[in-house]
Parts: sequence; C-alpha cells; structure tokens
Amino acid sequence: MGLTKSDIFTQEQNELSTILKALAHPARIAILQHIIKLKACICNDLVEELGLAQATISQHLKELKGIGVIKGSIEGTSICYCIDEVVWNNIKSLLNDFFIDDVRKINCC
Amino acid sequence: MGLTKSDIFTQEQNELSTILKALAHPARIAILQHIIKLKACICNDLVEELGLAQATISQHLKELKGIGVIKGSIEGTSICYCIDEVVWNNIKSLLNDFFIDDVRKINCC
DNA sequence: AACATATATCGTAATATTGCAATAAAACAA
DNA sequence: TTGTTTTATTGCAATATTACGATATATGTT
Repeated sequence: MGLTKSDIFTQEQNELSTILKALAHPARIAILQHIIKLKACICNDLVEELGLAQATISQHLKELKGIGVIKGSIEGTSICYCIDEVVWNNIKSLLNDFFIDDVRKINCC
Repeated sequence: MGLTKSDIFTQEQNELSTILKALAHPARIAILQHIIKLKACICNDLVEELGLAQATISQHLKELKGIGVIKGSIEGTSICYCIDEVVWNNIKSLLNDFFIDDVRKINCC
C-alpha cells in the first residue's frame, strides 16, 4: 500500500497531520529558523547556509509554501521568503489545542 | 537518495523533526486523542475505533513508543497504553520554543 | 539582443512509509 | 496441556519522500 487512508479520519486529524508532516524535516525546520532569525530570507542564502543543492532547497520551500506557513515576494531576480503571520498563528492554535495544558488530566498509569 | 542528511543539521533540528514526524500521521493523532479522551487505552479498542488492521495499529503504536510519548503496561492479556507525562511536557516545551510568541518579530513583508 | 543571476521544475535513483495478511509470542482459562 | 485472546513481528506490495543533476523560466544588466 503506502497510501494513507485519509477518509477514515476527521478533518482535524488530517489537517493537523498535514501540517506536522510539512514541518517534520530538519531542513524545513532549519529553513524556518533561518527565516525567523533574519526576519527574511532569499532562497540562495539557504543553499549556502544549509549544505543542500538548490533544487532540494526549492523543493523544501515548496512544501512549506504548501501549508502556507511561508510566502514569497519577488525582489529583483530573487524571491524574499517570510513567515505568514496568520498561518503561523493558526498552527500555534492547532498545536495548543492538541497539547492541552494539564497533562495530569490525561495520565493514567 | 531518499535519505535525509541528518549530519548537516543541529541536534535540535533533528530532534524536533523526529518528534514531528512521529506525530505526523492522522492515525497517530487519532490514537493520542483516544488515549487522552479515555485516559487510558488498550490496543484492541483502537482497532475497533479506527478502521485499520491490528497489525497497522500495532505499528503506529510502535512509532509513538519510539519517541516515548506513550508507554504501555501489561494488564492481563492486554496492554494499557497511556501518555508519558514527562515526554509530553518535553514535546510541548520544544514546540513552544520553536513557535515563539510574538510573530510580529519574525514577519517581514 | 545576448548574457548573467536566481528560482522552479523535471526526471531519476535510493530509501522510507503505509497497510495488511500471515504468523509468532505471551498471558490467561478450562 | 489445549485452546483462547491480545499484541508484536515478519514479509510483501504500493506509494511517498528525499536528494540532485539537468534544464526551464523569469528578471535584470550590458
């Protein structure tokens, strides 16, 4: 198989796992950290910063764009990527809802 | 290829992405939600609750055990799974550190 | 126009993940 | 012991992911 059965899960479960999946790669974590640190970022910076090929970086950026957490604006010949505030806050909310505060309420053994 | 180049990333980046990867599947989200809801959970419950084969559930449980977020205790012939409080809080901290509060500080365009 | 620079896309190879049937293992019951 | 129940493991097929070279596209420069 290799095909996730999305139809048997709730929309919330699918949405959350899609977001987590998009974030679940060290290169994509590194890209987000770099964008946050510099408050902006062009693709070529990342190629130099991380040790990955330009095609690979572009592919990771595409996945992050896929969940909308970053957006790019044309800046001459390069593209300036930055965090999308609304999506970022939405992800934070989803995670906060999932990781509810009082862990004692969920523990059993 | 298909092999993530873990050696070029920081320990923090690898750790965070490993955790996110383990959580990044709707079945595993559903399993955690079920455990939290019932405050405990035996494997066979999940087979009935979700529409997946027993072998598949067992495999997902293994991945969650892999990051330590759940632990199982033998209860007769079944196994009672529950959240590991320490690991749960650790994941929350890691995510809180990553999703820093003031998004205005990281926005640029 | 011709060239340079920056990013995206395509094609491909290697590896990982998902899902399940079949089977094994472990604990209890008769 | 034999059978029953519950969970884990194995083996396999289908699909997804990761990475990169080659190439395409898009914009700016001369």
